Amino acid sequence: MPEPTPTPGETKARRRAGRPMAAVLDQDGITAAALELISKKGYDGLTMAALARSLGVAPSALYNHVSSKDEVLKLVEEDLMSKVDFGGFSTLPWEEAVRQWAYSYRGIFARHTPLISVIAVLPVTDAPQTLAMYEAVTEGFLRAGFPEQQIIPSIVALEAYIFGAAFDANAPADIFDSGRLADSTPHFTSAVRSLGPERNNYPSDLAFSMGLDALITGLGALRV
Amino acid sequence: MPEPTPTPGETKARRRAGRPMAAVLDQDGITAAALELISKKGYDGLTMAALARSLGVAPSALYNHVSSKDEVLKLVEEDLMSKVDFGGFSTLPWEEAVRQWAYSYRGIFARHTPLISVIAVLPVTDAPQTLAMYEAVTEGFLRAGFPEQQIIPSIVALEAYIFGAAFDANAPADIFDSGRLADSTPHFTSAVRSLGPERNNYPSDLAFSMGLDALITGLGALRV
DNA sequence: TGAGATAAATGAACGTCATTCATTTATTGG
DNA sequence: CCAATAAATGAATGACGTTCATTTATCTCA
Repeated sequence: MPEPTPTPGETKARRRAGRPMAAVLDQDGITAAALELISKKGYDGLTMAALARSLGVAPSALYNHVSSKDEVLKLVEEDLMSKVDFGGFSTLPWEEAVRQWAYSYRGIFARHTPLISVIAVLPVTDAPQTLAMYEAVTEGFLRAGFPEQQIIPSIVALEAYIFGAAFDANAPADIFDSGRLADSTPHFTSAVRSLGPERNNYPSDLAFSMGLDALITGLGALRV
Repeated sequence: MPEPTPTPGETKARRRAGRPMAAVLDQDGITAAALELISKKGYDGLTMAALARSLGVAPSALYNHVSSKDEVLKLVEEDLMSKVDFGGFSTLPWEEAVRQWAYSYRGIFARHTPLISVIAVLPVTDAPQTLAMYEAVTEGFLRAGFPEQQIIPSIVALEAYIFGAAFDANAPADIFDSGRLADSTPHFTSAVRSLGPERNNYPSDLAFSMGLDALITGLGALRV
């Protein structure tokens, strides 16, 4: 082992001679600032320039601690993962635990949909918070009696649903307004109207609950 | 009605005097060129400049037919929607029809995940292909015996799952490699390994099939 | 007590985008 | 043939992410 194989997401930390300038920045500070910026200005407002400004620093300074904007997004993602509530898997019946986890997961990422395209494809290697969540969820599935080979596919299926539902949660209330094409889509238009007397009845929450119940029932049947 | 309320996605078409220059461009041509560009260079390669070049035209010329790059994406989306196979809803049993539709839908958008964030939030108003799909699916649900109020939420839930699964389908095979953190996630790591002797066993297809079955069973139970 | 060595921060660049706009070009109806 | 119309052009703009040579601050070691 010539080198301790520096992690991709990790930035240098040598031990030799002569110490550097007092560090104003670090990854935690950058992550926190990014989260605050996102909550105030949204993902459009998250630019390297704005991030630097909020830290009182020049944009180029960020690149001493982060290799790209994409790495900032990964840091934010890991932070969010640590906020997902998977505690139920060690205390509640499996069905309840899944429900609690899924609602928490969706709730958090509904406000961070731009991260989903990153997460869904991001290796969990060296993503400790994400791994911790998977470990807890896996344990919960084992305890509930799932055969080992069914667990990962079940989690993947649930996550797919949760991510999709997170997008949904941001849809405008009138997303299903068929407008002047209503006449050519009578059944659909009627079904939309049946949800309530007025338009503006996008059933994001109801749909999430229904689909989640279906998944829990269907996947739960895989237990031995 | 002073003006026929020009559709947002629609670009001018007046009737007065004097006809314009011979049109080299139109929305259909732009859509086709965009699709070809995407298939060749991916979504990173889809720039207004590249699109214009592939049409033998200056970038600014596109803006006579399209109000923004976002509108190009909407045109592409509509085109893709027309390729989703919902034919089973008029010929097959409900379960089979849903399965066929879901596989087709996922297959198409797995190669167009950057569109998902757009679609999931895009009003269907004046999206004829999308509406046609919803109408056919709704009819299928009615024919299968679903109460009207359950139909839209069921479709929304299925779509959420399909979109999430489309992201999944692009995940690298080693996405679940826990690397050097494997020791701290024994159950998860073991569950991953149980999928096959080697790593590289991301169960995207298996997971999709399992979750879809669960949804079909669970939602199917809502029929009267 | 300096003299490197080290890393952090700076500011000025670059290249890539989407988009705008004044202008020119082509077409056609009156 | 003129006036009107819309399409296409090319130059310009303003974000944005990122790079790089340089400067600044700090610590270790001689």
